[in-house]
Amino acid sequence: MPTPDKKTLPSTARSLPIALIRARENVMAPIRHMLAESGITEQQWRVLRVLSELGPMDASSLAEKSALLLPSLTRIAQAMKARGLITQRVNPEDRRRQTVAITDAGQQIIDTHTEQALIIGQSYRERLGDENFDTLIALLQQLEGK
Amino acid sequence: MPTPDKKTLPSTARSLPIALIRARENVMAPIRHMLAESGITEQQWRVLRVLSELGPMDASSLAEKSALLLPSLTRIAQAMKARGLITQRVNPEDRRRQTVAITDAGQQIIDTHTEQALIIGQSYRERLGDENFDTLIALLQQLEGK
DNA sequence: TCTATTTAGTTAACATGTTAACTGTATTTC
DNA sequence: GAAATACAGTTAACATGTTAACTAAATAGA
Repeated sequence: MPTPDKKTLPSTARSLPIALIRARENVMAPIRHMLAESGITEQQWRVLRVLSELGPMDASSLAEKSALLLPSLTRIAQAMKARGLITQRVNPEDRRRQTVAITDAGQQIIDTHTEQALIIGQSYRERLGDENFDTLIALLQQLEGK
Repeated sequence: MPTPDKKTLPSTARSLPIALIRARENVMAPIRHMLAESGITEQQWRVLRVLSELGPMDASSLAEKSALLLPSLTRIAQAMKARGLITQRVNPEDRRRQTVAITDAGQQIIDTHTEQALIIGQSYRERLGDENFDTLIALLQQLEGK
């Protein structure tokens, strides 16, 4: 005889965390596959995209815009600097800060993959339809607040 | 003078991958915080939840249901077995397979956190509203197809 | 049945995620 | 203006993510 008063957790199949994980996996897979030929990771791609779009910025801002934690960015930036994809220079106004910028080699990686990245991005938009796609983005952003 | 024919990537601020990452981060944070006191990770929590809900199963099914890659599950299961949260036994029908089951100690971790997990889950549902919440889950699942 | 192939799971190697401790620099406060 | 505090970034330690190579067991085919 069950205990009707005892609350139970919702089925894992309908769990929001798991749905988010699966969606992320599925969206990222073709991007990772595309980038493999250039030997860069999806995280490095995000860093390049942010720097290319918004210009040089300090490491904390870059981490925030790239959706990376600062310790991860530290390692990623070291690797990218070693490969000549970005530069780092100390900010003379505040020597705790460093300014990170994309190099020509880094921009070239962006240029090389822009066309295919657009196609991949479009495929997801088309799968859901324009309206649903925008709804999805809006709902995801609502999860971010506070 | 800009080159109007050249396509450019969409703004990273509106990028689906980044929105998914941020949403996942935000949804997971309170769950991780809750689990920290028991010393288990969100991945271990998912494994326990799946085993508790669906019963013993082989490792591949468990990985799929828990949204983990098999190599990750191998490591996680080793740690959980060492802590006495799960058991593993070879399937005599097919000795390549192993059956994983939750232990009483594992179930106790579920029971300890069920109430608060429900509250956390509800908070996200309330933030979006029932209808939007269900829409979000449905749209995320649409990203998984094929 | 004997080999080739497939399948379940593990191991390895490297990158990132996550939290905490730590370093150096800038700010605040008394 | 010296000590306490806050801030930007790094390092450390451990767990997971990701791909590829590998092992052992099952199955398919000739």
